[in-house]
Amino acid sequence: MHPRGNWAIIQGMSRTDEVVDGVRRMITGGELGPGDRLPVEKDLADRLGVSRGSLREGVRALTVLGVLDTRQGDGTYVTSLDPARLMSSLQFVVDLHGDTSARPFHAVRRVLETEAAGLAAHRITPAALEEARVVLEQAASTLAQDEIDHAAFIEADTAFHRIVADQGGNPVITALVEAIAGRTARERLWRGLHEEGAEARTQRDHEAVWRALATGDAEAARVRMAAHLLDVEETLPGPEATED
Amino acid sequence: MHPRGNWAIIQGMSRTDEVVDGVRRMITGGELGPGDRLPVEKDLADRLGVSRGSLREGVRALTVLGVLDTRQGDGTYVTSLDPARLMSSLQFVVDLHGDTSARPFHAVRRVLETEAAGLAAHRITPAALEEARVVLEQAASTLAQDEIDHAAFIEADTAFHRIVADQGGNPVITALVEAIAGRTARERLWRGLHEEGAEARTQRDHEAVWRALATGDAEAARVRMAAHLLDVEETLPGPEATED
DNA sequence: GGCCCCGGATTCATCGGAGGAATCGGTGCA
DNA sequence: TGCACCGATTCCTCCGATGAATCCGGGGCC
Repeated sequence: MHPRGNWAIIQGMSRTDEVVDGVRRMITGGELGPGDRLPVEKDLADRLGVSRGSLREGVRALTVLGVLDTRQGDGTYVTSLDPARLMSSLQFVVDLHGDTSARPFHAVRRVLETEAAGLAAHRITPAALEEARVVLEQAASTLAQDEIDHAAFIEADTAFHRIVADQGGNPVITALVEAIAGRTARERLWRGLHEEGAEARTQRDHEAVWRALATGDAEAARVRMAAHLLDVEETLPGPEATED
Repeated sequence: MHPRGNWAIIQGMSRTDEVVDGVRRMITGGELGPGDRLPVEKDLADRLGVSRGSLREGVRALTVLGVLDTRQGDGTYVTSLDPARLMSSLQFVVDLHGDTSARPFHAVRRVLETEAAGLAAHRITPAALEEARVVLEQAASTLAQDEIDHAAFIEADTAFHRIVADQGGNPVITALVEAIAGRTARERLWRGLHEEGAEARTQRDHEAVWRALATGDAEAARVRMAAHLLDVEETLPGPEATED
């Protein structure tokens, strides 16, 4: 069989694209699984019929996507392929968007976190519930100061939402929320919140969500989380009509 | 200023990572916008303090992510940065997952499409409504055959869901649904649906969603879409407990 | 004047080779 | 047994050269 002989299916495919597609096939075909090691650059390049340079471009692209992991002096490995790992690249592209397109992203965040809150009400662990309580206490003490430590409050805000999303038990939701409401996006969000008492209202909302989780009331948890994130959403710039 | 002098912040960053980060800064910093052209490889490599090879690896990675677009003989450009474009890379990683992890992905799809259906009820255009009707008619005629053309039905199924998701008006939802419930994932889905009458039930569900959209009843549209996708979800393999 | 063909300049695509850096594993010594 | 050393392996980075695609302007033709 000629090196690249059986893949004239799609013309206009660059060598790098062939590398990406080749590795994808090796994974979906079962030849490679999570944690497995790839052949050395030279061998894989020969097998795919490309030069080492082109091979490296493809492998590097898959590394950025979170599919592969290269270690100098060791080798190239397939990652765990966890949703969290794969979605991490999403964070990068989300952060590229300016404040103008924040609204549709936040609408997705609201829908996903609302679902996660409902799921979490039935399955949150006592440890996580306690952890969330501690976080809310710390946030409360932050607000009690004369001069509010905004950075600390954002930190607590992030921690609370992360616990809820995580306890929803759906790793895809967790990863997507992390990507959409990650560090950059969240900082941008709070920078736009100059309303008086935004922190206090957030705190009350969070406590309401927590009580719903503590009592295992899924419907209440959904409603509280949705209301909280709708409040936030209304402070965003841009067209209003994303909600009924 | 030394080429790479001011970025010793994070050690252990490869040359390629510096390229990716450098281009990201150029975009977020406003130096580059959608459609803008990047400096030629040689110049950009000099500016970022890396060789042409390393630069190409970084640029290639950003191309795969949908951020850049290179054209031989022309130049390298920043893409539109549309959510649809940026999320296309997500489809690739979603397709890497086997049937086992289909359930959490489908749960996300259900939540997002349900939201989209609710939004679409208020803002769907007459043209889109008509287009959806035609699609459903075609699907119905497919089912009327003695030997069902499964490929054609899947095609109609895809088209219907795409119209609804698109008419929700949130490009992020549209892009995410496209990535999660794209071609590969959908084929895998229907391959597992061997129940008798699955197509007929799907058709009835779709028609119910359509009626809700036609009457502008957002709540009905949400309920119908959620019920439809929950039906599908129950046929998936894996742990059950993703719903209350 | 308007149109078409064509050749040079520009730019990305691909290749091959070389040396450096990090890791791993075996060897010899205390 | 425990440890330091060293060679082999592997990825990382750079450099130079050639090919391919595109763009652009000149020149000829109608």
